[in-house]
Amino acid sequence: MNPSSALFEHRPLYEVKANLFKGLAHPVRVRVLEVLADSVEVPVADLLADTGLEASHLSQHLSVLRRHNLVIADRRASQVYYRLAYPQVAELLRVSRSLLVDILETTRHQLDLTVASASA
Amino acid sequence: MNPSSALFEHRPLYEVKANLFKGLAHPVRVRVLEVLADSVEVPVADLLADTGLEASHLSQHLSVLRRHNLVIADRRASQVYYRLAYPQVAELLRVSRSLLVDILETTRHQLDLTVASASA
DNA sequence: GGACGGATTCATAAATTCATCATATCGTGT
DNA sequence: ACACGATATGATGAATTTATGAATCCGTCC
Repeated sequence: MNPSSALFEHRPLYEVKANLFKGLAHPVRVRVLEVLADSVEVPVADLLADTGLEASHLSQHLSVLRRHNLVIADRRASQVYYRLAYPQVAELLRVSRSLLVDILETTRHQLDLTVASASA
Repeated sequence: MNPSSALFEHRPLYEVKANLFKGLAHPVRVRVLEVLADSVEVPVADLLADTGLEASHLSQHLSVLRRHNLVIADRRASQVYYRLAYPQVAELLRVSRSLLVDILETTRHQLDLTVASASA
């Protein structure tokens, strides 16, 4: 079965989107994507060194990222190089960081208010 | 326990990000967010009608969205109104759609190539 | 204050995802 | 062709998430 059929055929957009977010919903995978977003391409060996993961564990997450069409693997000279498949992947990471910053700021303010009224 | 502590304290960014994506990683939640992105605020009754879900089921997903600080609930006159907590939430939806469009286009082209070479 | 509609929480079984270990593949050098 | 380093796949139990139904909470109206 072609991956595109699983991803798109006869499925409402919100299901496909949710599926995309599932692909992003793991610390290891986000970490890998962040590393990839910082350079043109990265060999698996470097990812292994960066993350300190067991090879098969990392490999499984890379497989998930490939299945979701988020990264592209390139085999050259006994090593495999990964890169982001689309610039939007990096953009998702950027927007999510911006959102998290705002959330953190808001919850901090709320904490301040709580503390202030408690001590008043 | 304050929600912000669970989300942010002493956790590397990629874990927090992954957690955010987890909050988005369900069709019902994406659907709800898409509806919310289209109007200023929406009462739960409307969400129920739109999605056709069982009340408790929808409520649980709304609870997840609240816990992730993605939406804000507002109780007024026996009804509860929801709205997006930050514009970045809508932006995440937009970027993800753009990404999916590109993925679909690419995989379509690949299909074309496959078919062409098979029949050549 | 009691009943009612609207929404949430709780409890639990089913489904999914994750981590770990063993095994398999793919390319390169000998 | 064989052995080796690099990466991927398969299988399994553990942990997490989801769907469903029962019970509860919160305002409003009588």
